[in-house]
Amino acid sequence: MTNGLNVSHGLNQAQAEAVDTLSGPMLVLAGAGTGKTRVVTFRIANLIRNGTPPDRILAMTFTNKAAGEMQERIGELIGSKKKRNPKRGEAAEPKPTISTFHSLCVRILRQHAPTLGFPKKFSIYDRSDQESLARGILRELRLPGTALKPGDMLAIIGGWKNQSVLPDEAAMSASTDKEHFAASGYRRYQDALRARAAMDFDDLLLHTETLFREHHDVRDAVASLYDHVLVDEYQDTNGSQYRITRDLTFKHRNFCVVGDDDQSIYAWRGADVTHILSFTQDWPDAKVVCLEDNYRSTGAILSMANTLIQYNTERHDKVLIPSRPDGMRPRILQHKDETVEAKLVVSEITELINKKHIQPRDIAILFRTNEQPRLFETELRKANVPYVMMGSQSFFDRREIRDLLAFLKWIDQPDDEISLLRIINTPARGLSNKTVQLLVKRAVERGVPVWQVMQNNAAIADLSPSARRGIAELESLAHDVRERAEHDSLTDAIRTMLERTAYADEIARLYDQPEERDARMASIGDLTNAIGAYQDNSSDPSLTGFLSDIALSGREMGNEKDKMAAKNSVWLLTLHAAKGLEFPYVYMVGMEEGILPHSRSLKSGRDEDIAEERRLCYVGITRAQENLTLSMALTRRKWGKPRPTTPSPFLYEITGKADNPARNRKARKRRLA
DNA sequence: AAATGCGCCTTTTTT
DNA sequence: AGGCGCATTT
Repeated sequence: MTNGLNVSHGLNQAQAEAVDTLSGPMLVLAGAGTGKTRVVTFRIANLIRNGTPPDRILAMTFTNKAAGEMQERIGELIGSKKKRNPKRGEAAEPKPTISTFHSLCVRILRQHAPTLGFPKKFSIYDRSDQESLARGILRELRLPGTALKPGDMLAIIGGWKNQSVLPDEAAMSASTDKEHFAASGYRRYQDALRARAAMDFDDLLLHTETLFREHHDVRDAVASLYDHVLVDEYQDTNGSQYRITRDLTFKHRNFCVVGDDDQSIYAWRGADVTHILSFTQDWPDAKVVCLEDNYRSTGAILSMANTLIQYNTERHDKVLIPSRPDGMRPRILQHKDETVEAKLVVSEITELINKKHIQPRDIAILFRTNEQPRLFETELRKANVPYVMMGSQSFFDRREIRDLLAFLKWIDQPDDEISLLRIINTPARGLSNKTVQLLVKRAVERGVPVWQVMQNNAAIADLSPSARRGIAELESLAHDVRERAEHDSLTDAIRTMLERTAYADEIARLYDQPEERDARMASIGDLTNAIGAYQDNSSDPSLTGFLSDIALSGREMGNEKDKMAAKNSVWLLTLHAAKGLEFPYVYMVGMEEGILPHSRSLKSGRDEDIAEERRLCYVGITRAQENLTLSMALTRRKWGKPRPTTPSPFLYEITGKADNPARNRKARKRRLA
C-alpha cells in the first residue's frame, strides 16, 4: 500500500491487491463470500480517489438490484454529497455509470436505432409478448403444437441470438428436428418483431453488437466515453455481452472482471463460463487475483459447500477457506408432505423471531421453482410474519396490469401489434373475434401494420357500424392519452386512459367479490404510483422511458407499502434470485429429485445440466452465514395428486453417504480422472 | 357480439 | 388446479 490516497484499509492482502492495481486487464476469481462486491466498490472508489473522473468509469452488472446496491456503496465510499434540491441547470455531480447490460444497450439503441432501421420508440417485448408472437408464427407455419412449442422455439432462437447466429445461418446450425423447425420460424420471428417495431431481450444485446460491428464510428463513440470498464459476475456473460465488452475495452485495455465459475447458474440463457475461464488467453497480460478467504459462513456450512462442489469436474479447483468458527452443523429434515414442510419451517421461523429475537430480515427461505413458495406464503400470512417475495412476477402477471401496460405500449408505439391485439376489444367495444381476424388478414395482405388498416377508411368501410364505432373509439382514446402524456403529465395520461376505457367498470363486471375488486383496483393504483415515481425521479420523463424501465426492471417494482415492509421481512427467494445475497438463517426447501436438480435437467441427461443444478445448490448453501436447514417432503402434490418423492442426490453428496449409487458413480469417475 | 362451457396443457430458473 | 384456446349458447 504505497499510495496514500488508497481506500483499501480493512482488506486482506489479495483483496488489497485487486483494489490497488488501477490499470490494465484484471481477473478477480472470487469464491462465494470472499468480499467480491467490496472489492469492486473499493476499486471504483480507488480509481476516483486517484484522479479518474467518475463519469469515465463504467461498471456492468446483471441485475438492476445489484447496480443499485453498487451505486449506493460507492456513494458511501467516495462521500458523494446527498442531492438536496439541486438547482435547475446546475451541473449534476459526475457519477460512475453503473448499469445492467440491457439498460446500457437500450440507452445506446434509443439513440442509434434508426441506423438499424428501427424507430427510436421501439417496444421491448417481454416473455409473454414473445410467446404470443411465437404462437402466431407456429400457427402460420402450420406446425402442429406437438412438434414445437412456442417456448421451445424461443429457447432455440435465443440460443442462436446469443451466439450471434443470424436467421440465414440458423438452418446450418440446426441438427435436431426441433431446431430445424425453429430455424424456419426464426426469420419470420425477426421480421415480425421488426414489423412491430419491437425487440426482445436478446435483440437488445444482439442489435447493439451488430451496431458496433457494422458501424465502427458508433462503436468508437460509445467506447470513448469510458476509460475503465468493470464487469461483475463475469461468469454469467453470454456471447453478445462478451463481444460488447470487448468492443468497449480493446482500446484502453482497462478491463476488470470479477466472478466465480462455481456460481455460473445462467447457462440456460446463454451464459458461457468459458469467458471467465479463458480470460487470460484473451488478455495475456491480465493480472489474476484469487480470493479464497470466506468471511460469510461458518466452517460447518463451508465444508458442506466445498464437499458438494467437488463433484463437479469442469471447474477451477479451489477451496473456500473459512475465517469463522465451525458453528452449528446444517440440518437435513424430512417432512411428511409439502404442507407440513411449510408449516414446520414457518413455525420454526416464528419461534426464532419471537423467542430468540432474530430479525425477520435475517431469515431466508430459498426454493428452486416459483410454484414452491405459495404454501410458505400462506403459512407466513397465517402466522403474521412479515415477508417479501423477490423477483416475483406476479404483479405483472395480473390481468389488469397486463392490459394497462398493453394500452400504454400500443399508444406509445402503434405498430406494436401484440399489444394492440391484446386490448383491441378490452373492455368490449364491438370488435368481435371475427372482425379482428379480418383486420389482421387485410394487414397481412397489404403488408402493413394492423393499426394502419384500421385507420384506413376505405379498408374498413364494409365493417359493421359497431365495429367502426369501436375503432373510432380506440383512435380518439389513443389521441387523448397521447396528448396528455406529451403536454400534461404521465399520471394525467394514465388517469385519462382509465377514465376513457372505464376500466373500473370492467373490473366490476369481471369480479363479483368486493375483496377481489378492491385488490385489482389497488394494483392499478400501484401502477399509477409507479408512473408517478418514475416521473418524479427521471430528468426527462416519457412514456417510452417508463415502459423501458418497466420492461427491464419491472419485477423489482412493488408498492410503497411493500417497500416499507421489505426493510424487515423474511425473504422468499428463488435460488437464482438469491445469488449475491447473504442471510444468517437460511432454509433451503424442496430438496428433492426433480426439483433440485430439476426434472428438466435430469431428463436432458447431460452432465453439464446436472452440474449447473449442483452449482445452484452450492449457491444456496453459501448464502447461509450461521444456520442452514435443508428440508424435503416425502410426498408432494403434483397436478393435484400426491406423489412419493426421492431425496435430492445432492443431499447424499453433501453428507458423504458412501452407499449412494450417485456418489459411487461420481467417485469412480473422479478416481479415473 | 358477448357470455358460457369444455378440453387441453402446463411447470425451471430471468434480463 | 388454473389458464387459455376453441366451440357452443344466449
